[in-house]
Amino acid sequence: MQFKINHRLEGTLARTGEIITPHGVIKTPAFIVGGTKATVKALTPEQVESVGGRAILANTYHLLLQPGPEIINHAGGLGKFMHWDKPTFTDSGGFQVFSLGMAYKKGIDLVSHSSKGDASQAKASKSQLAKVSDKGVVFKSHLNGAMIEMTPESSMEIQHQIAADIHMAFDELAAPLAEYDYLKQALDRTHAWALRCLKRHQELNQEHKTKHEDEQALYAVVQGARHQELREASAKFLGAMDFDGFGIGGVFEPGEIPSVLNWTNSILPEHKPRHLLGMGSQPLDLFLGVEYGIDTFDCVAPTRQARNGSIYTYDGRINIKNSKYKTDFGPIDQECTCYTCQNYTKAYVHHLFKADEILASTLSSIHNEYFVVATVDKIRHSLEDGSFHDLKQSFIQRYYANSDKPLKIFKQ
RNA sequence: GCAGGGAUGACGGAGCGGUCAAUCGUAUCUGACUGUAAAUCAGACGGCCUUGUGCCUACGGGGGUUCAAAUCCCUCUCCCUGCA
Repeated sequence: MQFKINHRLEGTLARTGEIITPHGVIKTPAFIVGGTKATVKALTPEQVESVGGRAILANTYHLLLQPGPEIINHAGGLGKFMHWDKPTFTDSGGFQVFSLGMAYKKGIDLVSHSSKGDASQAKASKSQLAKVSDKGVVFKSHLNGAMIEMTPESSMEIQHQIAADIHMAFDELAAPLAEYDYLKQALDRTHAWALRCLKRHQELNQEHKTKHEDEQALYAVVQGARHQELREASAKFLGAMDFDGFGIGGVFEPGEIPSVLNWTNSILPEHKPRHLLGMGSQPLDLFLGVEYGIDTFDCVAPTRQARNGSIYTYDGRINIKNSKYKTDFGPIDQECTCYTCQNYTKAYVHHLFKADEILASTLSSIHNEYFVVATVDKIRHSLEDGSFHDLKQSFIQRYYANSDKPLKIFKQ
């Protein structure tokens, strides 16, 4: 994998560039499409492509449980297996340390809104499905309850079997509101794991070389929650090592983006790509991410929300299931050029949802994924022609005009 | 005609003297969703308001027993099942 930078935007950390992988080039900034279980839910690869998707990100934990990495390897790797010949990423399973561990059955409440720093909340819940130690993580499979151990080494081995172009180091994502001491401990562990990942990764790449197979790339994952000193230490530590790029994890809200990315991306080596893990459910995430130096995003929200009837428009998000759309025979968005908006009405998509038809998921996923991918593409073009700030201003203002959710971050 | 069984909120269907404006499911309405345990989850769902251990109207119609009835009795209407 190679990365080259083409343009920079003066006064910001933003840049355009190209990630060159054995399966093609990703022009950055770019939105990477979520394909957790070797499928972008409700979409065929052709549809993903038609929506502008240039790369997908699958998940090591999920593919380990089902169908198992040996099957994917046997198929010729992730891309072959799922009929996707473009670039691929795998996440390491690090997020599941959090979502099946601390956050299990607690969700986002654990990480964002209780400003009191409720440390007791961040303590392990009894029923959680993941337990962390220095060695690695023991997961209780959500499919059949089997105990599964994942270590930095095994995550690498599994990822090499899955054989995506770009891998993530196995990290521990701790709850942002956990006590400082715990966050420090988790960060040290993440760093130690990163070293182990890198070592095992290099060994495995050596084996590929002797078999004349493609080399695979590895990103480290920067953590440190909302603490400047931890973020900076993480960027410094990981930035000094021989990774191909960096994931930035543990960011949960757009409000955190400017500070966290500023701390992190000012330190990370400039010539390596940066991926903001899991952020991108709203335009603000994307604009801020790029402004503060992000090259690629991934986020499951566009497709998940699509399946649940929550759909993007340039004037904000709507719930297509609302009864007011029953007889609305216009497209979801007048200006959108996606397949869904070109050919279907709100009333029809509304009906598909009410009737519980699977096409509802497909049409709305096409639209939502197109929306975010196209938004990042527009941002990229705006960096090239210098119109970034104007685009950000007009896009954000319009999108949130009717929202009761304040844009504190943007207006600050 | 005789003998049984039944009629409950938009629908299905619990409840069978007080804790019942009535379990539950569906439908309906609304909200949430950010490295996917998610085609999931949550709330509302008789009316009114001064939102309260508040007031009305309600479990086919009418009448009764009781301090108290969706729940017991009588009667009417309609439905189902046997036997003539």
